[in-house]
Amino acid sequence: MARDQLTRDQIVKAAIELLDAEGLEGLNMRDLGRRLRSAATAVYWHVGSKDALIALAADEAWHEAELPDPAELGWREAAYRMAVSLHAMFTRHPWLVQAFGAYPIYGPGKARHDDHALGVYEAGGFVGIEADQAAAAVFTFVLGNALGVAAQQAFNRKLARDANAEELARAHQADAVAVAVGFPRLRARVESPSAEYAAGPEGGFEFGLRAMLHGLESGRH
Amino acid sequence: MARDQLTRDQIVKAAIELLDAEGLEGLNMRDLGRRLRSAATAVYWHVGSKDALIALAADEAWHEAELPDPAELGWREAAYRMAVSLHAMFTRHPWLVQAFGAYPIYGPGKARHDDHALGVYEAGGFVGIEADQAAAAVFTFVLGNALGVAAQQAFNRKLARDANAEELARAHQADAVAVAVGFPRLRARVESPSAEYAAGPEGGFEFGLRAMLHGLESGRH
DNA sequence: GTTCCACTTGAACGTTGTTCAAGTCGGGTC
DNA sequence: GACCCGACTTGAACAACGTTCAAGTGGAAC
Repeated sequence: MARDQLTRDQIVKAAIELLDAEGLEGLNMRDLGRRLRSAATAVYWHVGSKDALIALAADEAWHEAELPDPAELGWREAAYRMAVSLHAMFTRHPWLVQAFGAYPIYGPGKARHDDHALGVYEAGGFVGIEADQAAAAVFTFVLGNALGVAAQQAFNRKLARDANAEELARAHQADAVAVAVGFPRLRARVESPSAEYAAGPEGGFEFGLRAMLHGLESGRH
Repeated sequence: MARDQLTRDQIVKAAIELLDAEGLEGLNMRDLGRRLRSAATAVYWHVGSKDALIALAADEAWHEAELPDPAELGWREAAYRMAVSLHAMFTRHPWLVQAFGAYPIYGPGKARHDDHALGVYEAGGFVGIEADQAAAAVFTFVLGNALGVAAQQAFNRKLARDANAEELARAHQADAVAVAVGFPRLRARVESPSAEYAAGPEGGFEFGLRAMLHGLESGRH
């Protein structure tokens, strides 16, 4: 064994750190090699391709999601906490959501999560495919919300990288307002932004999640 | 005016056709130029950058979404049809969903849609920020579902491009089963796939959408 | 007919993912 | 201890990509 040996786990860990810091399009094999103190091409002996590496990193991140016990908390509280925990994980790793739309990501990490989710909804009285659909509905909502978060973070990074960031941001903001003015309801919100909007889009996640869980509960057979 | 003149609209239209056919990562400026019967670099006089072009194409696509009238149909049916129409649009243009996670996409097309959505939910009795949150919740669910569709289509395209596609697909399938076997509930579904699962993930969209709308209706103040 | 400028072109640059022949080096065998 | 094999690394190189730029081209205005 040579002194400076690479491991697949080391590579995946370094990739996750780089992805968190630089975003999905910020990851490249040369920087990854630099961080690992080896040639960029050495990675290819262990991993196959960049896409495969991203799939590995994504599935690894899935293990961060918590799996609350429905027997202890009740199915609805367990489902709620699962969704919140998943949402937090996506927010920590926004590249994962973007990758989700480009590569099929399915491995032990996601399987572990899916299996537990099915257990939660079956504990809630959802039978057969209804458990699948209920779990998928909540997961889908969390994913959609996370995609919005990812977009925002990607935009912020793009601004940070650019030199004259502030000017760009201001121009973009001005554009948004100019567009909104053409539509009555959007204009009302732009012109007199009441205090209740200050919470930002964060509040919308709780709202939608509770509505979804409530709708599932009363639609159950 | 020279005979072979480019227009921004022509460029955007050609870009959408290419994106629909080849996917987000299948679009490149040289192919776009070829389709427009001009040099690839001619596009840059009209558009600025590839990212800006994608943003233009995305906003253009938004106009395909239908805006049903809540006064005529009732708010809930209008909301339902809006969501279904939006979902169909995302399915026709899966690249849009992927782009949504990478660039901030906001223009007249999306503004028109958002404004109408607010109108629908206000007609349903949602006041102030609740209308925003209700609209955002349904939109988020549709977006998340569309992301799954986009992933599937991207994967299919990747398989189609590769030479030994069938073998790859089979290997991937085998991997998925091998992973699932390690988890009790997933294993049950893999081992005895009852007929009710045949509908595929399509059925899940209706199910989740109805649950969300129901939950919103009963949570309204 | 001359000038002008909106628009196009082809060559070129830097960055990216990936391949490949050539190397290095530790551990097992005689 | 000499040898060698195979796991692992390296640097050079390739093709494809987005983008820039100096050099054009050709219709419209005077």
